[in-house]
Amino acid sequence: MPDPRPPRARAAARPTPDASAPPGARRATIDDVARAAGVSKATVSRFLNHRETLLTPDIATRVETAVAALGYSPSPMARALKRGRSRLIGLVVADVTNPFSVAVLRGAERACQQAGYLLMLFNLGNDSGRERAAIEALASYQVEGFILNTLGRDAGAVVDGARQGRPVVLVDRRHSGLQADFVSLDNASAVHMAAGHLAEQGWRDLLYVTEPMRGVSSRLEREAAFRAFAQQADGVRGQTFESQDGDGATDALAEALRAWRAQAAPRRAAVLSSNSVITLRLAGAMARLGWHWGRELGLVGFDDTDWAPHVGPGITTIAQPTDDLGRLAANCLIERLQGLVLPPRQILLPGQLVVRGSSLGSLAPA
Amino acid sequence: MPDPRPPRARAAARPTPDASAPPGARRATIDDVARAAGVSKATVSRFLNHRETLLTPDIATRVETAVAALGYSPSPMARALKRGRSRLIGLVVADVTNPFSVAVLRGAERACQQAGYLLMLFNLGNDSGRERAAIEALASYQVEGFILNTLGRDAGAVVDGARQGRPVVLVDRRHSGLQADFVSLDNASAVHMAAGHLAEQGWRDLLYVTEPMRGVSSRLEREAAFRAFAQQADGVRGQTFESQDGDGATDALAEALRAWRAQAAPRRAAVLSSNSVITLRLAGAMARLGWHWGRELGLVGFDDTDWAPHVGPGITTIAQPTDDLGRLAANCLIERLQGLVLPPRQILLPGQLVVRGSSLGSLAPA
DNA sequence: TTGTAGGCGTTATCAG
DNA sequence: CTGATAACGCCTACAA
Repeated sequence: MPDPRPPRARAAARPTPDASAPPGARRATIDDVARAAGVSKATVSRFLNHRETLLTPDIATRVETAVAALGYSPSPMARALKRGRSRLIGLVVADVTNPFSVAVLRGAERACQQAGYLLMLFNLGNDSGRERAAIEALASYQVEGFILNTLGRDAGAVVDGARQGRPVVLVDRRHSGLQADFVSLDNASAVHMAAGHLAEQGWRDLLYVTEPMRGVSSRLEREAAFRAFAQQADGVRGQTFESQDGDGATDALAEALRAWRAQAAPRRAAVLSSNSVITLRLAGAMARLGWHWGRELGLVGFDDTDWAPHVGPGITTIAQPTDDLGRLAANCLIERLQGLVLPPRQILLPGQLVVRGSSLGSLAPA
Repeated sequence: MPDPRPPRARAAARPTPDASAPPGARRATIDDVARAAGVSKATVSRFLNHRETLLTPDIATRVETAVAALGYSPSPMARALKRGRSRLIGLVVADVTNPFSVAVLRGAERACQQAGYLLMLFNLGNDSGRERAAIEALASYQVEGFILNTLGRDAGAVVDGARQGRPVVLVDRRHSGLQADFVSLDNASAVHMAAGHLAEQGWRDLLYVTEPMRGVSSRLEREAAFRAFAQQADGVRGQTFESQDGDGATDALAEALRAWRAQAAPRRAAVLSSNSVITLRLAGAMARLGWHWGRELGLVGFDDTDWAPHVGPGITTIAQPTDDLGRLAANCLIERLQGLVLPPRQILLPGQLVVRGSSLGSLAPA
């Protein structure tokens, strides 16, 4: 059978759907394609979705041509409506302002894009009251799953109820009552690493400074690990300070530091900061006191921000593998979406100690 | 600014849809509500959308009850399919890693949420080749409009073609050939303010350090304003250095600084940094040279990041009203969506000079 | 004031 | 292998 080349102009020739179309130009629909190809909608649909179904070569080419000529691409909305799946993933973030969240977001976003998913973003702005609203809003858009970096105290019920059978993966903050994959830094090891480093460098009195715990799992875990370390370590004393948010925060913190160092003297005192927000606050307090990192006080801080090398003598940090966290979270979710059924996984990634001046004992003449 | 809030669809009665529903539980549809209330779908729809239409009190209550009882809320997907509008706004960002982008994102996100819109995020990761893909992906989800912080050189065609009649607002980066609202810092004034401040403080030789321009409007504008300033100012010399991205970036920059200062001597030399990314790179270069801000070199940098106070003697910055930029961009867009028809607006917001140690002449013993 | 019916763009089922 | 046809959940003429 000779190939009856259709008399139509070559299709693939025109990659640009229509850059000069009048603004109102309607997107091509499957109907248009069907008409153009002289076949039925069903055929076009099959051509698009079930490539394995063998179509008559002739028909296949005709459809292909028409699709190309019209610059057709199927409407995800209509698809979602029909299939109940949307190629959308909902990402709820506690606070886009937090560099950690952003870094995770970045990793997740890339992984999603690669897998053909788009991200719908909902930022809580640290107002955990909006958590339920966020999930519902996202759910109503038929997101296929959630990546959550936002669990407050009793958010489990919220999630459990609202997710309506959609897979969830938790990042950084877990919830014991919730069946879900969980991706996070290995907080216990990280704290041990950080505190161990401080002790090794000769700092004897350690203060762990954290944001108010408020039942946030990562905060609790880090703090607990810190206490555990202090108890087990020889000749090291440890204590925790919760730095309340708000206006007087820096002053209160400065006062706490002064007191802590006074009671420690003549032993050398250092601080372990729970995240970059606190590290910044600590920097403010130090300035107020006229103290210098590595001299009057040692410091290791969670989160290896890009400015860490440039503050004081350089801040020693625990770098979180943020990109991987985001990527793994997204991939976990996508696997579930593809039907993987397994008991909830826990993925704990190691942190990395980046040593800089702020924790170096040699600099410190008590 | 008029309150763009849409009429609420949800009846407030029952905040908890059903936290204990079996995971597979189907979302209630308008049909379920109609059945439960013993009315037709049309009536329910009217109750939801056209509150002004008078319904018989009896019927209204029945519908309301049913809605509440079932925890019903309409499916935005179905709505979008029917109405062609989706309550979605597409946000394309050049680089989520850039704090400026994030800050804008934050402002925009809040404004959108308040107006009942959700944000679909697409991050280019500085790969401007994906711009077209981004816009098309977003468009296929029927986003009602775009907020773009990403225009490369000839992106105008892309946008113009792909947006298909959907309103666009540009943030920070404009494109002359494109009819669209534009929200940005007033770059010219900001540069004048910054450079003026340096001159005033006795710095005589000014180096403007910028990322490669690559046709990005904001970069071009700032650089042009800087040159204009240098020409017009008495006894001030100015020059521009484009810092290429990549591995050797910091070294190359350090070398440039050294050369610049050498040719300037004994006049006092200062640097104007085009954004926080460059400022960080400058900090790296300074460290390599063993120089100190405010002593060997003066500095004013664009973007008032939260770490600026803590680097060296504190970095003098031009603070951009990022939150407002994001908010205004979103509101601009939303106004258009509500039918406002006007020629493209330009909203230029003033920056604010935040003086810290890095630019203070008094510290500098040449 | 309310109900009926048709369609938005797809996919899936069932005949042919 | 292909083509009608019926949903998916919602909105809106039009009719009652």
